[in-house]
Amino acid sequence: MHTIRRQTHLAKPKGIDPAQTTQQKILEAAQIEFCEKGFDGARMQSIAKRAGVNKALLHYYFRSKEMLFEITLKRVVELLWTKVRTELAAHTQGNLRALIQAIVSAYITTFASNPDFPRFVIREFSLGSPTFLGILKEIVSSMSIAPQTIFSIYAKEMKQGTIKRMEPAHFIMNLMGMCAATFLAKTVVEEISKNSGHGIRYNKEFYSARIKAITEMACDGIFIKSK
Amino acid sequence: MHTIRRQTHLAKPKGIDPAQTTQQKILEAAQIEFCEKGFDGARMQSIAKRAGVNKALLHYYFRSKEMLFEITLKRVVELLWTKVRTELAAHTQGNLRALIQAIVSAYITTFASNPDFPRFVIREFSLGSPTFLGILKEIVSSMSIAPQTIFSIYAKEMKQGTIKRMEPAHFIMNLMGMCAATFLAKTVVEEISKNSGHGIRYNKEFYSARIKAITEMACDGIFIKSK
DNA sequence: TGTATATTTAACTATATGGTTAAACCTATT
DNA sequence: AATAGGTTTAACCATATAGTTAAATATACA
Repeated sequence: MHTIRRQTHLAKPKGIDPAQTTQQKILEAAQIEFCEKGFDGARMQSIAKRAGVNKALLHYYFRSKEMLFEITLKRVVELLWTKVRTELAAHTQGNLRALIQAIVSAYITTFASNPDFPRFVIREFSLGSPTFLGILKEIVSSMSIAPQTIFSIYAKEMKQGTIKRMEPAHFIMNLMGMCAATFLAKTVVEEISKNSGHGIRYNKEFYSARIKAITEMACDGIFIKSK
Repeated sequence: MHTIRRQTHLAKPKGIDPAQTTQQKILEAAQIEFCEKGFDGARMQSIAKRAGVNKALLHYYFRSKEMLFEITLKRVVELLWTKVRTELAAHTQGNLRALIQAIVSAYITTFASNPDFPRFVIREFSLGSPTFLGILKEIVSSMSIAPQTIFSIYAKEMKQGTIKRMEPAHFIMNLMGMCAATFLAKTVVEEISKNSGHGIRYNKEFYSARIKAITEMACDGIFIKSK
């Protein structure tokens, strides 16, 4: 495996910062392209065009399509993870209900503000590509704040008898699934909305409603509790 | 749009059924290839090889890659839909809880017995390709048994005050999401299982547990009800 | 200013891929 | 056996695509 060629004694091509370095331009273009079309559908030429640079530069900086993809994926996942962590950090104390809402809120708002990411990440997640698994492993091991937080609070409450016995794995899967479904369904829902006038719009109100609906279902389900 | 060339006065190439007709062999091969690699990743040559036929035959029978894909997608979705419908048919009466379990069970078992389908369908679902939307529209309009059943029972119970006010759209999204997550996470979960010995295996027991966990969360959430 | 190093470009290569074609091959009917 | 029509094949084509290269250009430093 070769390493990527980088500037050594030159930080920037010009004395003054030209808004963006070539590498950054390429990475941003690659991100858009890969998010939109996936690895197989993405074209190096198209990425170069988006970045406004010569195609050879992609290879100069990132050697191959695979490597460019790997770096892009890493960037996206880490960006997402950082955002989620930040949002979670504010909610590590308090009860399980508050924590669940914090997780859901973090997940939804983060994905909502990066509309290209969900499909990209979910696709890689479902494919389980080695690259993705590697990144995931790093994240899980290095900054395992969120999982630990969740599991410990969850275990505590389960011991106290406040909540039902449910495998944490199922709990996480359910929670993640409900969040992910929001974005997986987006295209279809918007298409249906366009034709039949039932009118779901992916706006702030909808995302709030989504957070509420997910939190409620996770905590209480749909049936009214008989007091 | 051209129509696909078909046998007219010859039903089968040979008098005796040679196990499978060429078209069928191609379709099955295409299904495997498209499920595994998606549209962009799939190769006509590879499909031909899998089917054990000459590449030109794919074009002879299905004209283009796009058309072969369209037909494959249609087949898969319709097969899934038929299965789900069949499983649902047995549970159209009874209360909402039973219905929910039936839906979840149908979804999980159907996907579980066709391990290649979930990723394929979910990918198309999330992409919202015109082909997929077309198929979906057909299904929804022509055989709208399930949605109607769900919505009517749901509305009835909501009116009776048995269940909370929740937009049916959110309810469906949550339910579908929890089911889909099962298969989206598969590769990752199995990979993690391999390394850490926590040991989730995608077998019958797991799927049963999944159905139970999803149904319970949908109906009652995780908190114990105070009677 | 001159030199070394980094950056960028246009032109090129090798290959893979979707698609075509004309001829050969069956199979049923006459 | 001859004919006709669907079926199958090998060889072929045009194009797109990832990747390369050698030359040109900019930049920092001496």
